[in-house]
Amino acid sequence: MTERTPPQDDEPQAETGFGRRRPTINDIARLAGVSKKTVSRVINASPFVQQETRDRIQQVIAETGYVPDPQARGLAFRRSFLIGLVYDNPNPQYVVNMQLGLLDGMRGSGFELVVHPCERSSPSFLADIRAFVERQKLFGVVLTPSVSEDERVASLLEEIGCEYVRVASVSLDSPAHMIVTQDRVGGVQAADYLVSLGHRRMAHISGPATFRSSHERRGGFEDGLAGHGLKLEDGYSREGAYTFESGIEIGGQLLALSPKPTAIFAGNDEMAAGVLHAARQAGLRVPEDLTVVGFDDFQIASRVWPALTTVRAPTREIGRLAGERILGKEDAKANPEDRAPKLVVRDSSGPAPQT
Amino acid sequence: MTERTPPQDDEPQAETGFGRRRPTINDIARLAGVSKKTVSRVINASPFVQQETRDRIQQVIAETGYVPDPQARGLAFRRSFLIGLVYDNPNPQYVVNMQLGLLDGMRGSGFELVVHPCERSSPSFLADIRAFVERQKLFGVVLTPSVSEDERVASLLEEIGCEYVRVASVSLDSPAHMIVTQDRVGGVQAADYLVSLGHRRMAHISGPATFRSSHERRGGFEDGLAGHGLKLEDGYSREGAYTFESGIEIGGQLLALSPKPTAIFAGNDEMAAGVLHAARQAGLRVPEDLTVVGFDDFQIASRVWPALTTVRAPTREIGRLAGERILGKEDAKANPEDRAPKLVVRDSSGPAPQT
DNA sequence: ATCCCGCCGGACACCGGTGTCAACGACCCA
DNA sequence: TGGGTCGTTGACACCGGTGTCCGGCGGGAT
Repeated sequence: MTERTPPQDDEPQAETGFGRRRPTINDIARLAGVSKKTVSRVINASPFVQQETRDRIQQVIAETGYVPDPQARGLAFRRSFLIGLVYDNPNPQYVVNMQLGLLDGMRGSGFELVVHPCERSSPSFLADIRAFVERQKLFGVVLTPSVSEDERVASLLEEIGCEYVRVASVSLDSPAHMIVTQDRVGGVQAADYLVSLGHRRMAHISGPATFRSSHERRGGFEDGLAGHGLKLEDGYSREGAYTFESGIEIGGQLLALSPKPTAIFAGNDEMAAGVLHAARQAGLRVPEDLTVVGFDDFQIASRVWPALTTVRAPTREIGRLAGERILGKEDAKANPEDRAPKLVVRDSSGPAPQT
Repeated sequence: MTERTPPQDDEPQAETGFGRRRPTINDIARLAGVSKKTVSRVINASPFVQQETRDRIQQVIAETGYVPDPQARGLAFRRSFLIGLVYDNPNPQYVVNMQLGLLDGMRGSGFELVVHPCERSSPSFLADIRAFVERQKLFGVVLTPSVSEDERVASLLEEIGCEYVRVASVSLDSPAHMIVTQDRVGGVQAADYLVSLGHRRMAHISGPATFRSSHERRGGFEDGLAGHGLKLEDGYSREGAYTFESGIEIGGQLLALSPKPTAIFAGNDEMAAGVLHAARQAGLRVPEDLTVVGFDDFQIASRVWPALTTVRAPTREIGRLAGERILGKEDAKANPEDRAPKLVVRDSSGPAPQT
């Protein structure tokens, strides 16, 4: 047991009659010489308060450092000041970036973030979410893939009457409920880039069909290729699971094809890292013999060797937008460019080998 | 806008007079023919209720699916049913594993987890934490490194009267407040293993001095070496920053030494991954020319090539313990073995090269 | 039979806010 | 001058629980 610095009153409060207790709305009312209801009006920015009264109350609030109790307020409002993050994406980097983004968007609002990972395949999946939302009387919920793509969850929240925002790669709902990521654009960028390097025989490993982003990323890639008169040949586009292991496996399959692809675009960095392993097992050099491109630009992309060329998905930005949206303080001057994926060229990509 | 399945009442409630509204304690009292206070006694397991009365109330509760409102309960208790996770560790994998562990430990308790990343160097660091804890009237707080090692935070929570648990690699507080990770043991394991492979000239990259775990992991490694009559020569032990980049940099420095170490033990996987890059830049093969061992066994360890031999830190287990501890439901039969680090041998380690 | 005590249950205030509605003064119009 | 409207404020009930305290009841001691 270590010595502790003694507790110091860093804010020696004026003697206001409530001692060290946190001030309540009653204290403020008494000190300002008004009823608690009027204080409540000031807190809630009701227009029906005289400027003079308002100023007096606000000064007392500032002097005492009063902050209304979210629990009591929530009880009266029949709604808490908590935002739920409901997710089932197993990628830690995604989860953390999303959380950080949400907190960015919620900063200074007085709301707090409650995390709620879930299992979409669980029999109690919907009941769990319902219990979570109803019990906590959540102010709002942010859904990320793949739960965000489940219509049952949206209906449930609609029914309960809980605000919600769905982060997904396509619009599935009224625009007010959607934050749409531009995965398709990222796919196009990958295609354009690979073609510009001279690649013609390319392959793709998509994420699982249960994620919309899998289709969007692949679709964008195909669109991009089509723009150059190219396409993915039969057998050169396969479904993975967004996991490292599936990247190894499917990567190995693709590299066993004849003729081999000169470039593989993976639906995320995890699978791209798997492809690097598969290439090594197949005795291929990256990028001399094989170009590998990932998607997301999570930390792993720069940790593997060679460092991955990848499409950066602005997850944290998206999270910030979701946070602002759910609190209704979305910045009108927000630049949609910020939400666009961006190609990051590193060392796993190079000119198509001469054959 | 997509079609939605219509809302279905999956739990057609008996006509109890409160309609679709969630039942409150008053409904239960009325239905059971008792006062709300008696219902409250049952909820809180007060002994002063006759078995017969208790049974009747519990049956009504079960029939109606009543769950007390945490906000109202919290208001009366002057304490919420929220657990805060306060952290400043930037490693996403650590954060997510810790969260999952905490949720494991909290499952079924009715408590929720509120995440609160923070910046220890911020001037408002302590004020932020105070505001967070006091405003939300948190039931408890879990602190993880390096905030957990800050005595000021512990004092603050003590002063506020908020339950807290500190996760750290050494005991810094009364045992009730500590979950001690066994980082030192892991360091010893690394040393024993490397010595068993025949390594004699080894180097270490520690984490930053601001993390206790840095000292523990290095200390354990030195202890282990000492057990075999070995030690880290001057200049063969250097301080990194627990980051990939610092691993590259310090790894490069160590590999420029003469004579070169035959094995490098890094304080975490991130830095070990950096060492792999440095080795490649120096034209060294791993593990033939150089053995690299990491610590943590996060995902990156198996993604890099060659896959890292590392010491697995049971972060999720630790989180579960912290969750149980703070709710006072710690499992007495918990096996302390579960908390021990464990060496995971992969491909980045091999016999010391013959020189 | 009376008193006392322990067990059990209820009435009431309270936690810290908000909703409803009525009162009040100033002002305007007739 | 009387009556209506508007802007401003407060009294009071209420949100859904818990703490305090007190009363009724049955049983054993006196």
